[in-house]
Amino acid sequence: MPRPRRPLLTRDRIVETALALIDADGLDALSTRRLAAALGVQGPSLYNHFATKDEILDAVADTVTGAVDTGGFASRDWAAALRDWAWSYRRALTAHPNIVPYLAQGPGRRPAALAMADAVYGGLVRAGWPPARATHIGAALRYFVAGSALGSFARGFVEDPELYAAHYPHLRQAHRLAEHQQSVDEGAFALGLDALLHGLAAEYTRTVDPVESVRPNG
Amino acid sequence: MPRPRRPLLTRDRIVETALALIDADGLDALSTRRLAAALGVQGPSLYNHFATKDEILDAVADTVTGAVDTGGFASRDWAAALRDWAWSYRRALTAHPNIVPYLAQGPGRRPAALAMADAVYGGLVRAGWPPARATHIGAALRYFVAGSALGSFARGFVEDPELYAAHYPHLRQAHRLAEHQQSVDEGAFALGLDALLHGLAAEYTRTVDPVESVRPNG
DNA sequence: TCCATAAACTAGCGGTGTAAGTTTTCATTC
DNA sequence: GAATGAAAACTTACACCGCTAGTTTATGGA
Repeated sequence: MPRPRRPLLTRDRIVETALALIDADGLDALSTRRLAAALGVQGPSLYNHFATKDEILDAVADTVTGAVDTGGFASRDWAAALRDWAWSYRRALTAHPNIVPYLAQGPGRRPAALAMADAVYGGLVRAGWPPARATHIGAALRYFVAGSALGSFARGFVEDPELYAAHYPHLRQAHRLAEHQQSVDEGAFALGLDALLHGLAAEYTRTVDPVESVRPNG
Repeated sequence: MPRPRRPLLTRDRIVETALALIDADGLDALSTRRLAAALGVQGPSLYNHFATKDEILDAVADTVTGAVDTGGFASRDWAAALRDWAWSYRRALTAHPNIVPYLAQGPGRRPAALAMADAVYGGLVRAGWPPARATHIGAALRYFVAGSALGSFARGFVEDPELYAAHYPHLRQAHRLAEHQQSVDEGAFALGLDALLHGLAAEYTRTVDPVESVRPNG
């Protein structure tokens, strides 16, 4: 097949299909040939639109990051904004857990990831946090969210009662964790996030603004 | 070469060499042929000692997890034990960051990982936390530690001032983060862990033991 | 109208995990 | 002590991988 009258591929279509394949079969199962086949095309044709496979993954990762809402930092106090952001971030990642290990390497040069970092850091500094502290807080929350989306805690335990019974006395019920995967993972996230924010609020009153416990935006 | 008089390979030697290669060149760079070459052997010989490559990675991952100290749960109050464990866990993972994405999938059937989960969960329940809460706390801390070790926050930002100057006003200094990688990442971890523990301690007094703020072990 | 570019193709390189079958040595059992 | 089966190396081979190079043809702009 020579050059077609209307292009078969666009960057958007490639990214969209790649994300669908990653969601369905995992990051390792995405090969350029499989992706191309899903697009009705031969493998190397992708290289007319992206220089490397990593560039495709970057675009996929940034699409996922683009769904994160940082609007709270413009309208709410820093603690509420952090909470909204963390939940939105978590929702965006858990919607596509298989791409998380790639995405968690850092923002790199991806626009949506950089815009997110910019909004979070800017919001915290504007609220009065010292720059170094703002960096730490953004990092700590990214650690927590990325870790929570990286892999289900609950599904990390095998559904095999005998495995636990013999040698791990406290884990006798662990084989049942998978049944309640969502509530375990979300409950752990909710608990951890609340604890984190509670601790940060205490730090804020101690070091930033001893008078108001939470300062309105700005 | 037929069967040698003394075996060239042992499981331990394979795991040790695999970990060294992963540390040096990354998880993706570990192939069975490269690993075998480093051991002075042909690729398929590894399959006399491990059924699959994943089995090798499991063994490597469990070696890393084995370095985590959960001794605090036997001797200290739950909050101090959690803190010790989290730092030890982080040290173990950051010593071999390239294996973290694999390891963070969950304990699976790996003995050291299961023993760790058992110790943490058991310690929390013994301290009075309701079982569901103990699960959440263990998960939340694993999220945080794994996220922090998954990839350096600081090194996630490219060292290219021009990238930030144009579009990300608050990230003007981000290109300098890599210089201070360790202090940024450790500072973020310390801040986040303290905040988490602070929040958990508040929850403990509120729901578990309104009298003593921290109960001695048992 | 001409022509550089774009977008598909085919062929192929060196690498991957691992299955299959071979050879020789070791350890055990009669 | 001989026989035997398992163990541990090997070679060969398969299907797949990311990607490069070169080819073909349609498109869009000068």
